[in-house]
Amino acid sequence: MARILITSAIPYINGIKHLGNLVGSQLPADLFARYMRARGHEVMFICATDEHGTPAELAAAKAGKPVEDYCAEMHTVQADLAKGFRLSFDHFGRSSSERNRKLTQHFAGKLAENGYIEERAERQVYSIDDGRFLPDRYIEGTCPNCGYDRARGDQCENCTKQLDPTDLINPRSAISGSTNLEVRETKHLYLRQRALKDRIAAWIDSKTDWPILTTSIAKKWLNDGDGLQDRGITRDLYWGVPVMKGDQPWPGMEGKVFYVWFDAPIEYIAATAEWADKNGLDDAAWQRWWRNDKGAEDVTYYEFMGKDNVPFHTLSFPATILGSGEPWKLVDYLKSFNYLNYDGGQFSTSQGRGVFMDQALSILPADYWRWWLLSHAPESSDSEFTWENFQASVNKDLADVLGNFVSRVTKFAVSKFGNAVPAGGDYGPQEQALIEELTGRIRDYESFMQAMEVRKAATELRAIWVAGNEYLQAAAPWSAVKTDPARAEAIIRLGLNLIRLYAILSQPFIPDAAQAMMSALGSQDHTWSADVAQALDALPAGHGFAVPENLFRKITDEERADWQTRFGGIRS
RNA sequence: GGCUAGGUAGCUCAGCUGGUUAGAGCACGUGACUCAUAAUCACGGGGUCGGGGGUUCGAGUCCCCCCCUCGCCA
Repeated sequence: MARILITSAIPYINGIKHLGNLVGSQLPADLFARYMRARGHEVMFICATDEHGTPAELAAAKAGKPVEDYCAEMHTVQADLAKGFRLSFDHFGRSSSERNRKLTQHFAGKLAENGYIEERAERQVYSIDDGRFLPDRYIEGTCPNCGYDRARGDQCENCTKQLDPTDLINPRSAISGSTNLEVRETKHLYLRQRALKDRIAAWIDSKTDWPILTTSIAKKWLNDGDGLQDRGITRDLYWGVPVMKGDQPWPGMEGKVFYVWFDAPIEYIAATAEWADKNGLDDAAWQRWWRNDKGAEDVTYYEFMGKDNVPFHTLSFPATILGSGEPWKLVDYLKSFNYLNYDGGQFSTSQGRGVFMDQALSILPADYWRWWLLSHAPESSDSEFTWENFQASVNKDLADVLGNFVSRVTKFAVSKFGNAVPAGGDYGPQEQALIEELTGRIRDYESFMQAMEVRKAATELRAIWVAGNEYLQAAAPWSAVKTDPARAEAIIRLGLNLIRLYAILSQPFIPDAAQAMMSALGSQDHTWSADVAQALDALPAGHGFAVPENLFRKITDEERADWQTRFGGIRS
């Protein structure tokens, strides 16, 4: 039994995520976590909400709420949606937790101790009336390029020109509207990534089995232009982890917080500590997952994320860990995803374009989405969601191939032999051939799952379902029952056992349907058996079962057309 | 403009270090079956592998140029 640590990129707090976000990190991470648990491994699967920073402050202000309240509410919303999609986190934490605050300050203290933090003086806009420094996007004014009067200090939304706050004409505070601004000198902390570049580069070079997408992004940042740059890790904000050097004050850093990208990945560790706290466990319980000196040396750590997160996980976060000089776990395998597009364009949170997690669950159960998204995961390149493709795939794969198989077997069994597994006949050559085929296919399926080849695993699983239909078609129990009832009984006994095997194999993809299959068969034995012949004998003759409701209904053309219209435009 | 990844049947995609007639699913056509959610199973049509050069006995697979899509950076 192996010990497997899995983290999904943590979703930002300012709103409900769309299906593109879901398929890029949380969903494939969940698939992997479920599979590894099913194989009997010890799994720790961690996710959280990423709560700090300017966008959260702005979203809270827009909602007219204190940022603490806003984040607490949105965390609950996201946690409920995660449950709705059956994301099986061991803990869904919050980056604003006390644990993360302490741990982030601890890392900063260690980095400073080891000489990897540098203080730099900068000139920045200070709002006298607001009593604070203003981040670039908190300053508004007239764009010097196009004359737009609501340009932000970092960029003009009208002409898209990148700006410096001091470029703006008639600058004002976005918080209060005050024009009583001045440029003051202030100090910020920088993480000296350049000093760690060689160690990071050597570490990346050792990861020869990582996806090309992952390593090419990392190498580009390492080698492009002047190479890896030092990174500012403090901001003049209210909402964040206060800058401290371990548990000591940091002179000159009063009123500042750590940059959200500094504390967010640390939350992976902190969330595991939150998990221990919630379960009444001591520090050793979470440290054995993260500290190589406290039991984590046999842990394999997997990270899942969209490609936009790769630089932070291959460079910044490892720099934090390496620079700390402490034996924290570094990621062993980083699985990254491309983007999912929506019907010819992009999913867009800001424009509300596409299908969002709450909307998705309001029209169909989680399994439909899980199956489509995972079987079309954007692994080798960007992929595209269209309603036509969604309808066709789900109807064919889930309703016709799998659902109908369960239906035809159980209904035939009940009508001919009653509500118990029939006893007659023996397995013969056709059954042997099926067992051989399934053995090979399941072996392939396991390889793909182990390798996180999500689409290929889905393809193989589907082929396993198809094999059942092929077998049934060839064995034709509806004919045998007329001439050789015992033979028909053997076929159906195998068919019923096959449903149970399918439930076990399919559970990582479609957990609700798998549960429904197991319930109908009156089995709760989810053992992932290496021996197919043995697995197909699990339900003995005489074992009671029921005909389940149809596992999957079909999506009609009318529904598809309706959803296409409803979700095609802008989310209000 | 620089860089990454892509451009393979109508659609979504496989094709590892170059090697016999380029594959799968869906869609389409024909047939079989009738247990089942008008489901299933079998067979079949369909591609000058973005374009053009080159290396090679042989290239979708390597090299060069060009075109297009997407993303990152500037």
